[in-house]
Amino acid sequence: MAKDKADLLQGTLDMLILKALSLGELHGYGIIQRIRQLSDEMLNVEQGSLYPALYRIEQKGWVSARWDVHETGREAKFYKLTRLGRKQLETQEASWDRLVLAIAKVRQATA
Amino acid sequence: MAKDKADLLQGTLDMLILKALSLGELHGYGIIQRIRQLSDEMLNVEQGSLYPALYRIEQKGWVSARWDVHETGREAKFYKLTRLGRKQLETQEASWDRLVLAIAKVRQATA
DNA sequence: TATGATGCCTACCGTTTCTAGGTATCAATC
DNA sequence: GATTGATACCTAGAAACGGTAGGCATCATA
Repeated sequence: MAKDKADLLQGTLDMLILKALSLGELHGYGIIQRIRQLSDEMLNVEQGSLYPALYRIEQKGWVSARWDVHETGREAKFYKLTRLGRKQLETQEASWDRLVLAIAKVRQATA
Repeated sequence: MAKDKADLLQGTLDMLILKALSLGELHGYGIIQRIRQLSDEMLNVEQGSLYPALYRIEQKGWVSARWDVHETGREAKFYKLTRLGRKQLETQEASWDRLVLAIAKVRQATA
């Protein structure tokens, strides 16, 4: 990974994918681009991380997939957030907020 | 883990340990207590996570360890942040801030 | 005496992300 | 026409890390 791009922490990728899909149906490659763009190029999801993650997430019923042709005429696999996925996104966002808060508390402490 | 305690994300434990030690020398068991206390009981580090982490961190030169007897008369292994460790803490805090910011950006997006 | 807190440790498991490869199509460039 | 880079999918394997579950010892308290 380029040195100006941050590595993700384990557990954050699912949330990012679900969030990207909450903005609208999208194919895999597009998810990577959307996350990169929304984060001002700070987050770069590798393909080798994304596709297995999408598989996992689909197995859990958080997204549904279908092959389709998009406007450019190319085929791609489009993913859509399910109702369960939307719920899961909320849960993961709440956990994330909780963790960020807890860590902030620890960091507030002064010697 | 109790259900009201959050699991850590991988990569955050080192930072928490270093932060705990930045407040003063401490033994392993005490690090767990300090992190729990500072986080208002939100973070609970398991012993099975801590001791291997301390070993890793010591190998990297971020902390130094020595056996000593503390005021209660019990022996314990005391860890102290090294200069390198203090530097590392800053680096990890910066990475953390960066990640939190990047994820916040993604989450700001509205459909 | 028995239990719970303190204090250390290890072995193994599960999860997740990354690296590194592979394949194919298409546009642009040489 | 050939090559390159972007788009688009995928897999295998490695590495890292935190958790679970166990073990052991000491000490205070019930």
